[in-house]
Amino acid sequence: MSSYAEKNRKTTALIQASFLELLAKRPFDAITVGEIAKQAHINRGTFYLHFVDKFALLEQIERQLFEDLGNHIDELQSRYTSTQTFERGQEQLAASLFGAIKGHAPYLKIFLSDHGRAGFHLRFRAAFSEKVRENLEKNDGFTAHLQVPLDYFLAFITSAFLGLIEQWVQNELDKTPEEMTALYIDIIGFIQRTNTKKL
Amino acid sequence: MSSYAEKNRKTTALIQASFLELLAKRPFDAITVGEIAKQAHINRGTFYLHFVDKFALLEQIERQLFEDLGNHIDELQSRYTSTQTFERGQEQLAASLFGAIKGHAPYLKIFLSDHGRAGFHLRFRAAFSEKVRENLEKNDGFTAHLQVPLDYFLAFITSAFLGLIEQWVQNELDKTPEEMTALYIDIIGFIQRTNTKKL
DNA sequence: AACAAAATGAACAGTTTGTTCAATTTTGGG
DNA sequence: CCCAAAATTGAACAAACTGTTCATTTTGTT
Repeated sequence: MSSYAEKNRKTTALIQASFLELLAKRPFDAITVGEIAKQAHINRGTFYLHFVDKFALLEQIERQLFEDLGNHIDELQSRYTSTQTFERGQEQLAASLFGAIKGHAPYLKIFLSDHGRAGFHLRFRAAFSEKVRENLEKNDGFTAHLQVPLDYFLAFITSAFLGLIEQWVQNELDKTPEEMTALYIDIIGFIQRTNTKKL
Repeated sequence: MSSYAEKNRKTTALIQASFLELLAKRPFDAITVGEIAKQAHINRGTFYLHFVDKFALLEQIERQLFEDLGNHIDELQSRYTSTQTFERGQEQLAASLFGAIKGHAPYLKIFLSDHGRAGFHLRFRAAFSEKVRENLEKNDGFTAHLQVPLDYFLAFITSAFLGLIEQWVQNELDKTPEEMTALYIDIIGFIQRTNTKKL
């Protein structure tokens, strides 16, 4: 049964792992196919049997990451009833996301840093925006009450969220996902509580 | 007077401009020194008389951008009295920043895209965070009232801001700086107004 | 004219790239 | 065990890009 396909999967996984080891130490631009092959103890030609490029390699890892995170979030989201307030939805999404992030932190730490590929944070944010948009649309009245263009609102909120994730990952996951969720809620609360009479 | 130095400045500027023209069309990784030289109608060797690398070239442009933006913001900020509410300070900073951004939009559009260099948005955010931190510290009581770690709060607010800028630039500056400031205020207001009873 | 700085053109060795191909090893089926 | 298919190896290849060097030419200054 598990045969040639198995071997292929293993080699592909080995290449990915070796690549990530290098990526932790040096920027993507500076890594050569030869180095990856050396790190994986395989022939350079073998690399090309599995990937077109080092770019294709990175893209595949990125795709897997987004898929995993998306599935994780979808699964957790589906556990809750669909009609909720904006905040409750945000809180659930936050908890789901911080939990999912934790498992993929090593990858994210690299991809969000200057060792990754340009524009990663845009692609990440685009994928994330979709999740938030779906979440917001569960609450019918929400978009109606919103007097701001949705694209700008999504850019604002997803970027803010991503900013927290970036800081968290940079801080070596110094907090639990629950603490991060609480922190997120606290910041929202702080902004809400802030004195607005001079505005 | 203006002599050899003048010529040097001109060639350097020519290289920068040619580089940016290319950068608008193709990603940084894919651009070669030879192409830059061709675009600038200079000898490839001449490039190396002005820059060590294509990386050094990009870094110099980045530095100039941060410097320009920083100066612009500082200047505008200094026009206002220093003791203000958080929101008023934020609004002023917003207005200053959106105005400054507008002038540098072509560069930002490239650098924030996947044609730029990995990690640009982190470097941009770090520079921006400094400005926001300075601004916040004008308001003594602010950090005292903040029950959230400052690094996380800054990550949140500067990322959110940068998200708006990204969207704005991607939307080809479809709004005036004043409209963007209003939009920013609106989003903050919307979050403040949002129903919190379920939280 | 004489001098200095800047730019040129050409050549250079060194890397990396992506491809090809014959030889070898691994794996599964009969 | 033996054969065939698939995966891997090693080596070679041309092509492109890099960064440097150097003699020559152009440009600007005095």
